[in-house]
Amino acid sequence: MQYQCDRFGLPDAELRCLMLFGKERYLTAKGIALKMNVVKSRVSKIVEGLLRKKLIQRIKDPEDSRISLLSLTPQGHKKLNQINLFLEDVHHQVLLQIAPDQRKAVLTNLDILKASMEAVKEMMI
Amino acid sequence: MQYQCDRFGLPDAELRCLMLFGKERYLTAKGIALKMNVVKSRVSKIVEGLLRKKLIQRIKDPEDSRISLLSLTPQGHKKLNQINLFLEDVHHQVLLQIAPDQRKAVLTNLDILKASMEAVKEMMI
DNA sequence: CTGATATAGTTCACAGCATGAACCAAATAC
DNA sequence: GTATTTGGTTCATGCTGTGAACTATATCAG
Repeated sequence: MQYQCDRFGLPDAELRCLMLFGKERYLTAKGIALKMNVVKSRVSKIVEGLLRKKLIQRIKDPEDSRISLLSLTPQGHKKLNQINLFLEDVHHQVLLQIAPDQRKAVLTNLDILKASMEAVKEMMI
Repeated sequence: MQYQCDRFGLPDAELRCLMLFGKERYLTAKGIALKMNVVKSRVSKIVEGLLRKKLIQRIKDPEDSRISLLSLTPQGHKKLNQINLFLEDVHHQVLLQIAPDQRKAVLTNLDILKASMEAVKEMMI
């Protein structure tokens, strides 16, 4: 994570926020808060940083002027692309470290573990 | 993690630091910094908190008076015990979620993944 | 239509995590 | 017996995160 942040010159939270725009064209502060699992005041800060760096832009929702719609700028798109390429590369390299006949097993077992941990988490709340 | 901290009334870093005393009776600030992978000034802070809460105590090393030896107080022992019991319980519950014949596979595949990730990490530095 | 309530965001104070530089004191080296 | 290394502390700085107070717009009920 530290490595990644240095590499792309972004604080961790801003980087993670930027990645959310891979899935959706427009995001609202509230939506980001939900996806990142943080409170809205935190989102304000993160968005402020991203705006300052001109990686995202904001427009008013024409239907509801309380809402600001956030979207990537061209520079934001470029940066996001670099990040995704890098991540794919790392994942790929990790898979390469695993013996070919084991790869599938590792992945499915990881899913099993994840599901189990999530089940326990639900139980604990 | 958040849950665990609330549960034991300790900040994350202090909790992790406390757990280091499971392995060794005496620790120095430097040793803690190494094990926790943080700089020594950070350790000062963490230790300060733990001392304030009377979970650890400090004595001078009789051989080298630059060094302070940190060790658990009785209360520290108690707290650490509670934490370990809780962790064991969680681990156990996660394993219970996994079909019995899969448990071993999940664990070994997790080790494989870990090793692969560490190999890639080495390569990246 | 109007006042109450809900929703989207911002600002601020606070706390925790982590680093790096400056510093002190004891120990070791030459 | 000064110079350097080593163990620790303190301080300034920056990032992550929360919660409360506040503004402004939207919606609902009478």
